[in-house]
This record gives sequence, structure tokens and C-alpha cells, in this order.
Amino acid sequence: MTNLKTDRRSQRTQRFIHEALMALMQEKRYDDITVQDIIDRADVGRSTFYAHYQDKEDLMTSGLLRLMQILSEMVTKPSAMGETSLLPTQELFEHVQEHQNLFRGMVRGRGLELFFEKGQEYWNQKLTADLQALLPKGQVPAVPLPVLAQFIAGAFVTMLRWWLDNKMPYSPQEMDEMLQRLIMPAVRECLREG
Amino acid sequence: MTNLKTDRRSQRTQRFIHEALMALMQEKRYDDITVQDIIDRADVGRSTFYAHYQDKEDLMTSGLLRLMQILSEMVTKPSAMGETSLLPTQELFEHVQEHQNLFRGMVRGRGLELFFEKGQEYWNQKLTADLQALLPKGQVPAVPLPVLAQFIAGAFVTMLRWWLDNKMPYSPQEMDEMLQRLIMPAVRECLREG
Amino acid sequence: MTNLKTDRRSQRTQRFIHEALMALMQEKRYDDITVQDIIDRADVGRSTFYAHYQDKEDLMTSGLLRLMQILSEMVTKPSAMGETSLLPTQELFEHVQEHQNLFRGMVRGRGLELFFEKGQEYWNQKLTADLQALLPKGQVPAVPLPVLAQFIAGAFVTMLRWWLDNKMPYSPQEMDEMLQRLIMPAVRECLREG
Amino acid sequence: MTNLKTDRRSQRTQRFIHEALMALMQEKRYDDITVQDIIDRADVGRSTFYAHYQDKEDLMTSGLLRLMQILSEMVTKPSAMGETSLLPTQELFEHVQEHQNLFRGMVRGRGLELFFEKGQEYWNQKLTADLQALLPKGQVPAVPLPVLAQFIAGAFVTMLRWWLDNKMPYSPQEMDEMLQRLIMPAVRECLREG
DNA sequence: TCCTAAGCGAGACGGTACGTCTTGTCTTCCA
DNA sequence: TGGAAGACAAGACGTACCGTCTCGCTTAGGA
Repeated sequence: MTNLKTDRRSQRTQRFIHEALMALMQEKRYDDITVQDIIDRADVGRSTFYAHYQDKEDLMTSGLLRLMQILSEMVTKPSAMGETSLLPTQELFEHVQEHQNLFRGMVRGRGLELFFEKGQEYWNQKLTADLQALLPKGQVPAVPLPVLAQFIAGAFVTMLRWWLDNKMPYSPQEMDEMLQRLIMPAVRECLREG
Repeated sequence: MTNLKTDRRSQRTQRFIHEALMALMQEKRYDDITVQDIIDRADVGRSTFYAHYQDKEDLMTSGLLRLMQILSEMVTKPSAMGETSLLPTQELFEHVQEHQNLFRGMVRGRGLELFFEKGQEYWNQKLTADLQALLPKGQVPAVPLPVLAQFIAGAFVTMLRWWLDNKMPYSPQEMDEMLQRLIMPAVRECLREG
Repeated sequence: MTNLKTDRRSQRTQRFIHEALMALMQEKRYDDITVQDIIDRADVGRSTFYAHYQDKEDLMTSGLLRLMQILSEMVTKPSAMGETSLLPTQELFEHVQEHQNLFRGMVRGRGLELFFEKGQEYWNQKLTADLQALLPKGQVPAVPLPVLAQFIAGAFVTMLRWWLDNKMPYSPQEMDEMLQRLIMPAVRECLREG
Repeated sequence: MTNLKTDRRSQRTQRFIHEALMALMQEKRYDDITVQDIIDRADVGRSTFYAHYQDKEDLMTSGLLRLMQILSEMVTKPSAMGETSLLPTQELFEHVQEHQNLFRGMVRGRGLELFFEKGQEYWNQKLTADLQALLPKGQVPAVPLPVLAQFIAGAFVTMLRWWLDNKMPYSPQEMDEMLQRLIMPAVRECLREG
């Protein structure tokens, strides 16, 4: 039998821990954050932390999955799927801009690594499906769709990193435009001819 | 006046240390390698290690710079600069295949992160110059050249990572072809019209 | 509010560490004992050691203070305070004989140095008070009492060291007799005439 | 065949090293002085140091032996041997006062330990002989002469240490008087009756 | 006068111990 | 009974010295 009160308390504790990590990520690199930092900030006991997460990486992973679901929701808005845009990345760039400290911390240190690892299968699956839908029936793509998907996801992250590392010299719209301009020719080329 | 013999000894020691790291990278992740592992393998005293490198990261960085110079030499062979190929990446893919354990180790753990950080300015500078040369005079690129350079470098690394993570299902030639097919449309598009 | 169980655990750990040092002191010189030796013997983590003591010297110091309290208790037994004996050193010599390995280790190396430093104010205070009590009222001692106290304490340690260094060729009783014979004339002389 | 010039050069180097140690001892504790400190101060190569001395302790020891010979010369002046004074310690106290920084450094740290160890046999031998001469023929001392000698030497060092540790509140003459007053009763007592 | 051997500085090196730091486990207490 | 508090073992880290060593430079004394 589940204990509602207890569950609610658990969730509250988990939220505190997550928020602590997010807050710390605004201040220093993921790698430089210690478990002690997190539990101090979250005002939580050491054992409590380990009761909920295997280690710091596990906490980060769970946070990233949550984040990617949020990002994914932006992307799946039907209106966004135009013909020129496979990924409605403008909204993603905007979101990143709003939480730039968080992302900046993630992009440095082990964070991006995890983002990439965990995000890979997630985005790849999604993008591969989307690409499959765009591919005329019976046609063989010039480049295998998983490779193409990886390329697109990688290009987005690359641009993102460059943007953050260079103090965001362009607006989200401009970034989106450039990204589309770089990606779409390849996409069109690949899907047109086998 | 410099002491030749001493210098030579120093270099020998540094080489041992580097080789130890390389050897260990074939066996386990960069992050899991300790300084103790390295000095044991190199048969070198702890203080000697720290006399030459600030820490493990510094050692890795210096190795990466050396590696990138090697890679760069491949790329700058005049014959390689054809019209379809901005980066003669086939040779790079081949080189990676030959030392796949090394690269696999690098791609995981903090290694790639460093590779990226240190390589960024290096490749960007080089690619930006190459692109500038390809751009007809007086023409403004559709995407700023630094962005384009970053995009190309990122695409290469992305493909590389995917290749290694997926047990290299294609030959270096195929990888090169795909990469060119993905990159070149964007490059042509960007350079043609402002 | 204090945590009783935790305190008890701490004390247990501290006891282990102390016992480890004592055991090691029977085997080799204090200076030759490393922190690693101690924590290995005590089966304790490195950080635990440093959580309880600043360094090896601090551990030794705390042990010496404890030891001196034990020795002090012997000395303060009322029966022992006869007219011929200011310090009932026979019991001290006996105690040393019983734990000769321990003391031998202490007398060599930095141990005695610490014994002296830490013991100085302890014995001086005690001896000065005792001497003050023995001094007839209104009389001025021939030698300032702190000096006399220092002299007595030093004489004891000197004899002790000689005894240990020379394989204890006399019994504790004999040592005590000799010490008294050497010290008491001076004491009597000093207290008698100003 | 010996090389005179070479020998002379060696001696010069040794003198530099000794002077460096002496100078450093005025500034910090013996234990806190490193070989590096010494060779920097002496402007001497590391290997040169180890060519002359086994280690820092060896250097100190050789310095102490030299010092003790100097002190010994003071003591053996015939005029000094009065009936009330076994050791003409006033001159010793004066000498110490003149070089108080040096002695202060020696008394702290491992220096005194060495002073004691090395000085023991030296003084004991000398004092034992002197005491033997004072002992009427055929008489057995109340306390074995080696013990008495040790006691006297120890008392001197004890007083010395106390004096230095307490900022030398008395003049050398006063110290000498006190020491004589403390020691001589015991000496007289021991030599008089068996 | 040249040459050879020693003394020497410089400092790289392997090694050992240090005191600090972080991790993940475990125990105890409290609400 | 679940979570806070925090002691603990384990072990990597970067620093500080040590004593050994190799290397060239300088210099003296014999050829």
C-alpha cells in the first residue's frame, strides 16, 4: 500500500535537490559541484540524497530527461512544423537564452556530455521518425536516416555551444535562421535522391 | 645556455608519460585514469609528473594539441584540396579507425570535451581562413564564416562520435562521403549568395 | 543537544588511533611512524584521522596529556607525600619499567621533546605549588620556585632518559633513591635559607 | 697524494654550508629548515651538499661537535676549577646569551635532541673523570659517578632550556649561582659518604 | 702549455609522506 | 518509519622534501 503523505514528502525532497543543482549550475561548472554543495543548498541529509539518486550523474540525468521532455513539447506543437523547418529551433534558442546561466553551466563540464549521451537516443528516435515521414515513399535516402538525425542534433548542439561560448552575439531568430540555412540543404539533398 | 642532455632527458620523460596516458586510454575511460595509474605505467615519480604537467588535464591538453597538429598536416596536403572537399576528412576517418581505441577513450569521459575546447579555436581559425579563400571577392556570406567554420568542425566531431559509438558500421570512405554530402550543400549555399 | 551514540563512536575511534600509536611506538621510533602506519594499524580512514587530530604531533600531544594525568594521579596519593620525598618517583619509575617499550620510543625521536614542552607547565605548576606549601611562611627561597620546579622535573626526565638509554641497570627503587639523594639536598638548601 | 688546493676549496665550501645553517637557525627552528634552504643560502649545489654530509642531521652533528669543543675549552681553563664550581657554567651561560638566537633554534626542534645525544658521552666522560678526581681515594660514591655526571649535564641543559624559553629573566651570573646552588649540595653529598 | 682529474652548480628524477578533499556507506537519533 | 545528521573507510589529489643521479663548467697540478 502506498503512503500518500510520504510520497508527497519524497517528491518535495526531490524537487529541493533538483532546484539546488539547477541553482548551483548557474554559479559554477557541473564538474565543480560536489554532492556536499548540493545537499547543503537543498538543506537535505547526505543519506537522503543517496536514497533518491545513485550519484550526482544520476541526478543530472533525471534532470536532463525532464528538460528534454519540456523541449520536446515545444517542438511537437503542430503549428511549428512548416516546410522549411524540421526543428522549430527558434523556440529552443529562446528558451536557452532565458535560462542561459543554466545552459552555460551545462555546456561546460560533464553536463553536455551527459546531455549528449542521454539526448542522443531521444532525439534520434524522434528525428528519425520525422525524417521518415518527410521521405517520399519507396525512396532511399542518400544518407541513412540515423546518420542524418545525428547530424542534425549535433549541429543544433554545436551551434548552441558556440552561441553560449561567444556571449550570444545573435538573436534567437538569427540563430534559428542560420541553423536552418545550414541544415536544410543537406536534408533536402538527402531526401530527394537515393 | 641550454643544457642539451638535460633537455633530451626531459623530452624522453615527457614522451614516457604521454605514451602511458595513450596506453591507458585504450583500456579505460579518461575519467577513470588516475595520476597514479599514469606514473606507474610510465615508471616515473609523482613529482616528476607534476614537474612537467600541472595535472592530468594539462597532460591531456598537450597531447591533444600535438594530435591536432598531426591531423592538421594531413589536411593541408595540397592534393587534398579539391573542389568538392573542404576538409579531406577521409584521411581523418582512416586515422581514427587505426587508433580507434585511443579515440574511443577520448570520445568518452572528459577527453572529448577538452578536444572540443582546445580544438575549437584551432580548427575555426584554419577553416575560417580556408573559407575566406573560397569566397569570391567582395561577396558577403549568407552565414558568418566563424559560424560556418564552427558548424563544419562540429559536424565532423559529431559524425566521428556517432561512428565510434556505433561500432563503425561504415568504412572511412563512406563516412567521408556522407559528411561531404551533408556539409557541402550548406557551404556552397552560404558562399554563393549574401 | 549532543548525540550520545555518535560521541561514543567517536571515542571508540579515538581510542583505536591512540592504541595504534602506542603499539607502533613499541616497535619503532616516533619519528619513523607515519600517519599511514597509524591508520593502517587502527583500521581507520585517512580522513577520520585528520577529523580527530590536526596531525601526528597533535595525537602524540593528546596522548601525553592523558599520560601525564595518569602519572599525576600516582603522585598525588596522600600516603606518598612523606617528608623525604617530594616526588614519589619510585612509582613513576615502576610504571615506566612496565611500559618500557612505549617510553623508550617516546624518549627517542620527537616524543620527548613534546613530552617536555607539554609537561613543562603541567609539572611546573604542580611542583611550584607543592614547594610553596613546604616553604615556611614569610621565607624567601634561595632559588625562585619556578626554577627549582623546573630543575626537579628536568632531573627526573634526565634520569629517566639515562635509565632507558642504558638498559635500566638499576631497579626502580634504586633509581628513586638516587634521584631523591640528588634532588633533596638542593630542595632543603633552597627552602631553608633565603 | 693529497691535493692541497682542492682540500682548501672543500673546506671553504663546508664552511659556507655551516654558516648557512647557523644563519638559518637564527631565523627558524631546526626542524623547519630544509636542505634546499641551506644550499640556497650557501649558494651551493645540491650534490655538493650531499658530497660533504650524509644529511641535515649529519651537518648539525658535525656543527655540534665543533661547538662542544669550543665550550669544552672554556671549561678546562685551570683557573676556573675552584672548589665551589665543578662546571664553570657562568661562562657557558654568557656564551649562550651572546648567541641566543642560535641556541634558541637549537633548543627547539630536533637540535637539542641531537645536542643531548652527541653531548652525552662527551660530557659524561669528562665529568666522570673530573668527579673521580674529586672523590677521595678508596671511597665509594653514594651515587654511581656516571649517574651523577648525567645528572649534572642534564641539570645544565634543563636550566639552559628554561632560561631561553623564558626570555632569560636572569643574568648569566645569577643562572650560574642558581645552578651551582642546586647541583653542588648533591655533589658534595654523593662524594662524601658511601 | 696542454691535459686530466676533482670540485662544483644546476637541476631532473624516483620516491615517500603529507594534509585536503570527495565519494558512497552506514549508524544513530528524531519527529 | 523515513529522513536529517554526520561519522566513517577508501583513496585520489597536488605539494613538499628527500637523497641519488647525470651533466657540463671551471680550475689546479702534473706532464
